[in-house]
Amino acid sequence: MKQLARTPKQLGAALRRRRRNLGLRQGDIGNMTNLRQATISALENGEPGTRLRTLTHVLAALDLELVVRERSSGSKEMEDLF
Amino acid sequence: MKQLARTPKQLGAALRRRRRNLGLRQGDIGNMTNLRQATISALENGEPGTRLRTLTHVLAALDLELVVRERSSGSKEMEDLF
DNA sequence: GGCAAATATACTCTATTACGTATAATATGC
DNA sequence: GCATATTATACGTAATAGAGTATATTTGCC
Repeated sequence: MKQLARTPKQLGAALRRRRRNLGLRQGDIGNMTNLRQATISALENGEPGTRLRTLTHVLAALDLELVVRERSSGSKEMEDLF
Repeated sequence: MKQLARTPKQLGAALRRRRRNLGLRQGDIGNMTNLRQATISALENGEPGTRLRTLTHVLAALDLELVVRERSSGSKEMEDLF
């Protein structure tokens, strides 16, 4: 499961998909991270003002990580398909 | 160039590396994104309060993108086993 | 060392997150 | 359709990012 994310909205959508795959509610993530359910909601809905601290805590709770890579899809990225 | 980023610090380090590879200064990124040089500095130094909006603008300026993946996703060493 | 370029830090101000708490709106199951 | 679970939104408050501007500090080169 690899999700491209160039915008807060895409990032939030990826987090929501992952959370649902794990069968968790926003409140569960809130408890795991000491964030409010409302804050998780905002993050998943792509609020661009969300802070990195919030994002990284939620990523950890969901057992996710980020990879930073170039946008240009060269031969290296193509290799990942095979 | 693919860089793992689980924390704001790792994220900032990846951005700094990329910027230097492109031969750009913090001020250049600031001009491209309408952010202050001081803001770029904070982001690269891993300030966890930085906002997603700031991050995504800088990613775009650097022609970078994020990939969200599971942490259990194989490291390079793991991939070698298959 | 000394100079110039680049980066980090400082100050005031405004805007906004995230908080606690609560409730409205929306899905989901029976 | 109804009850319930889940998510979105609201309100007041505290904390803080990022702006503008400016200066200190570090880095790199001679």
